[in-house]
Amino acid sequence: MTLILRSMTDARPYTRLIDRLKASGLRPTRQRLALAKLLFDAGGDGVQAAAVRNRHVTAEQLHGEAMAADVRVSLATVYNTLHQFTEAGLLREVVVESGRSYFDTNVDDHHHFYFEDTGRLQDIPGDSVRLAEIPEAPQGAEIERVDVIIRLRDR
Amino acid sequence: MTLILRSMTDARPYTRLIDRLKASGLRPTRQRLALAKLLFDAGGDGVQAAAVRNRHVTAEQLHGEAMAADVRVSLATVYNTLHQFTEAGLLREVVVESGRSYFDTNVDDHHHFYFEDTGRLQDIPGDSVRLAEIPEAPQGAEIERVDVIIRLRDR
DNA sequence: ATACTTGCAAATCGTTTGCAATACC
DNA sequence: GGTATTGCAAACGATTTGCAAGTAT
Repeated sequence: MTLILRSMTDARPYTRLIDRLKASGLRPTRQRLALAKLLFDAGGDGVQAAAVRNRHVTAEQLHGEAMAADVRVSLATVYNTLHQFTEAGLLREVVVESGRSYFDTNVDDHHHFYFEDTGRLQDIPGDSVRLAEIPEAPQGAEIERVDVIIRLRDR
Repeated sequence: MTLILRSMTDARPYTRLIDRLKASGLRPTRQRLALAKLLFDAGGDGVQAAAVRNRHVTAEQLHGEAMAADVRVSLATVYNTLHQFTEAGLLREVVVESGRSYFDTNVDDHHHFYFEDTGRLQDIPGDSVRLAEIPEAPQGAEIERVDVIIRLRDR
């Protein structure tokens, strides 16, 4: 399991998040900050396992976490915020199941395991999936992204 | 463009479909037969381009086609039928967009182009996508299927 | 002060379900 | 005849929207 170290000795713990939002052209409102903290700072203690940092959340889940953390946010705002973050490149939307959207805090090039039995999503580590060959994009189109989803079931 | 030839000189044009449904343990009802015809026999003149035979339909679309062909089927039945066909291995469900399901008449191993601008789905011919490396399935799980979706946007 | 954000409740979309009527074997 | 299948309309879950009230710069 890979560990990722981050220096979190900043005296003002929100400064980083505020700057990040501002850099994306989003006003650092109370709600956006709280959601950003839940998404990007989970654990919050400076040393975090990749499994914790790479989150795959649905709007409902994140809303639930906010409630649990006593952050008042409406579900509509959670939806709006997730989409704004996605547009800003802070999140990546992953579609594996019709009727539910997952948002991935890992925006690097990578692919996913999907556990059909539980509905859980998991990053495939590093570049252990590699395409040997990618076809030409059809006339007039260009490739925006390649999604690989490995669907799993319990053995 | 590959052409696929089929002998369609059968005097009873529905015999093949009826047998196919029976073989799947599905009663060949009027509705199922009509939908099977629309799905698997589009064109119906014996020589069909692959592009016509490999269909990607939503329930709404298929329902619309049925209406246009003066086949009385309720939308609920279209949904049920699509799922039954999928369970029987006659169709394959493809998820590219949260909130809309596509059903693919091509059940062979293959992958997809997805035109984000139009919402259209297209088979990637043959095996021009190939994975160089597939990771181990995590403990206790086995790989059921690998989906590759190449997302395209207009250039 | 002004433009951007939020929350609420209602609206929407695709899909599923309960159940009485109907069709297949 | 008995069971599987259908249609309808209502129910559903996730997501979006309109708009008045609140908040950041």
